[in-house]
Amino acid sequence: MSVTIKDIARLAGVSIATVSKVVNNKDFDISEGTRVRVQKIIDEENYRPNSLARSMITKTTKTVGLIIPDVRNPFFTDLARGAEDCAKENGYSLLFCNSDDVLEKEIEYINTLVEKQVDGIVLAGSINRNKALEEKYSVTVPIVSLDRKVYFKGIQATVEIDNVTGAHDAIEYLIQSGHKDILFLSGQEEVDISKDRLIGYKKALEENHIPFNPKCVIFGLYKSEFGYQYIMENDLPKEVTAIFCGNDLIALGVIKALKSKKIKVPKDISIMGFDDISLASINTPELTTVKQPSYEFGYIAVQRLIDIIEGITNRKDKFEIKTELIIRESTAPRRNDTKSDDDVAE
Amino acid sequence: MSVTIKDIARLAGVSIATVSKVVNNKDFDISEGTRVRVQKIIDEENYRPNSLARSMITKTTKTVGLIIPDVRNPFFTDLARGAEDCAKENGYSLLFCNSDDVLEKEIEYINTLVEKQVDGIVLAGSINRNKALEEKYSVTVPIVSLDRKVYFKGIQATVEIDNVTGAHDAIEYLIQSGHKDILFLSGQEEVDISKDRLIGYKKALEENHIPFNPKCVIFGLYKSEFGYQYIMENDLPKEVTAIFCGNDLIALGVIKALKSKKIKVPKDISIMGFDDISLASINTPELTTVKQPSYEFGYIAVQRLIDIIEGITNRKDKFEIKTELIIRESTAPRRNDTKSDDDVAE
DNA sequence: TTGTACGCGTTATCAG
DNA sequence: CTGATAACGCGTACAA
Repeated sequence: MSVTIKDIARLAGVSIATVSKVVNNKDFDISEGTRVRVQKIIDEENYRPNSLARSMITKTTKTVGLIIPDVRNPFFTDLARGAEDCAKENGYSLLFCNSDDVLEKEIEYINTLVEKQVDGIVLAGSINRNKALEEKYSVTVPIVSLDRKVYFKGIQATVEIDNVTGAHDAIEYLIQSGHKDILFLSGQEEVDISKDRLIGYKKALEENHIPFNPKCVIFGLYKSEFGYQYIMENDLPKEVTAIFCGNDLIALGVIKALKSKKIKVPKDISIMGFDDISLASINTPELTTVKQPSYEFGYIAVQRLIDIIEGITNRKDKFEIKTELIIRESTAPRRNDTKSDDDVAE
Repeated sequence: MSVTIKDIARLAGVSIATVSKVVNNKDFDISEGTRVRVQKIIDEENYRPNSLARSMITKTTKTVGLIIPDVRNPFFTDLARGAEDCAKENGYSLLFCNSDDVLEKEIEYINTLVEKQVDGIVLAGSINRNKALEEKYSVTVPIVSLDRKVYFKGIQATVEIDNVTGAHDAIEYLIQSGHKDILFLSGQEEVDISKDRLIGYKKALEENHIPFNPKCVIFGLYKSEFGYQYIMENDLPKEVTAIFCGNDLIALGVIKALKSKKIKVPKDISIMGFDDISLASINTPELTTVKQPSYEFGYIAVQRLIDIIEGITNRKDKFEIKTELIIRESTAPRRNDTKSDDDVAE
């Protein structure tokens, strides 16, 4: 239906080769006169080259795939935006996929993306991996994986956030504020980020000669409901004066529950999050947290991918992004006395 | 590089036509024996058809474009997820574009999408339209526009949220709760949704014989910063007992500012939002709001688009989605006395 | 400076 | 039941 290069050639009275050249700015070959004439017809006819046909020749689609568990997770929404921005700036388009953290969906998407001839894939892998299964898939396009190891065969690179240091810095800060008994309300135990953050947690304790108490680590889900329910259903040990939450959503749930239990934040207990989602600063009290530069994360991942696609390989294979401690209102120095009831005013 | 239909044909000792048939399940033509043999080779070689080549023939890419202002706006993140889910369920892929509410970017994206031969586009148009400019573009693929009129030439349909009724219901509820002086903190005046919500606001007032006071309508931005700053920088008229906010983000900002001014919500003043973003229920107090089914919005828009693409046109051209009043904690009946200071306990 | 002709990987038609 | 072959729209050596 739509107008093709052939139509333009006919209308301009030239060959398709000539049209092709002016379309692609290979017009060092073409006389000014015909160039202008052809261009005019192109504009008049509102001609747009069919990129499918072009891709068949050039073997590149200028399209990359993005697979994430769920955009609705605030961490991934920023990441997705960063990824899209970088893609656009480099002239690429982004195919958008949500895996819901299930490996089968992820593989399904990878297949589709490969069939659609994407030039590469940015993959925030789903939680449960299956090494044996994955290794059977040799993906023919470059993959940049985020935060999680994946086992597909093929060219790969990884971009990671330094969760160990992030958690370490958070705990170190709490310790410096006088806290010793710090509850760690984590997400799923199996996830790499949970493991790394636990390592950072232990490390900071150890450096400060505070014994590690396994009972102070609780695994749950990276959702506000988990934080809320845990607090509602459990009595906190007397000695706990701070809670380090696996992410901001958990922290927000915790704060909500504490409010309903009339426990003051940060007066009675300090709360830290992880992520720095946009609501961390809207909440009352504003959340002290470890900022993950999720926008940059997505941006850099796509940049790495495009570098690989375009053959710029002079970068290391593993790229690490630093977190940043954001101190706001939900944390405070530990009070010298034990929690008391003598001070209920706001 | 990768294995093609030709390779499979050679390996299986059949023609490419035969391979094509078993790939596409047109195998009513093929003997069971060869079908199995060919399938075996396909599996062994991990063959994936090149969908570019296929699309050139079939004139369909099974890909649609989604253009939204910004995924980071919670309303659009849910919408995007709904869109993707519907696309996937129908065997389509989604090309993901953020226009930042600027028309030029939007047009750029449309051009790219058309070049990539998408089968259709779901477009949440940017704020400032330019009828003359748009009408010069005849988009050759179907467009389903969301919430906002667009003027591109071509096959079109619209999916809208009934903002008039949504706002009306909200104000009606406040009035029934005894409020009469209701401040409306809206977003940008030029936007269709702002206009529609204002209509609903006026309508509810009128129905209840409450005179409309133009000073009670303030236009700003659909961001929490607007709500926060407005409250911080302005003294509310004594008589105002409720604020209807243009969206939840504004409402969250308002509540934050009120807290810092020691004004209690909902005791001293009732606050309503619009959208029902996930944080509305995490916030303290939980936000009373008008739920926009944004996930469904995206889902239905893509469904409509695919219906058009696949020639199922037996649906009306304009599709309207209803909102839902969600009553939580940030609103309360108006107290009979004027605001007093005799009651500062929690 | 411009045009011819081939090929990219597939589907669809039609002959065998 | 199976296989040649044209066609899809374009880019590019190579010929003119």
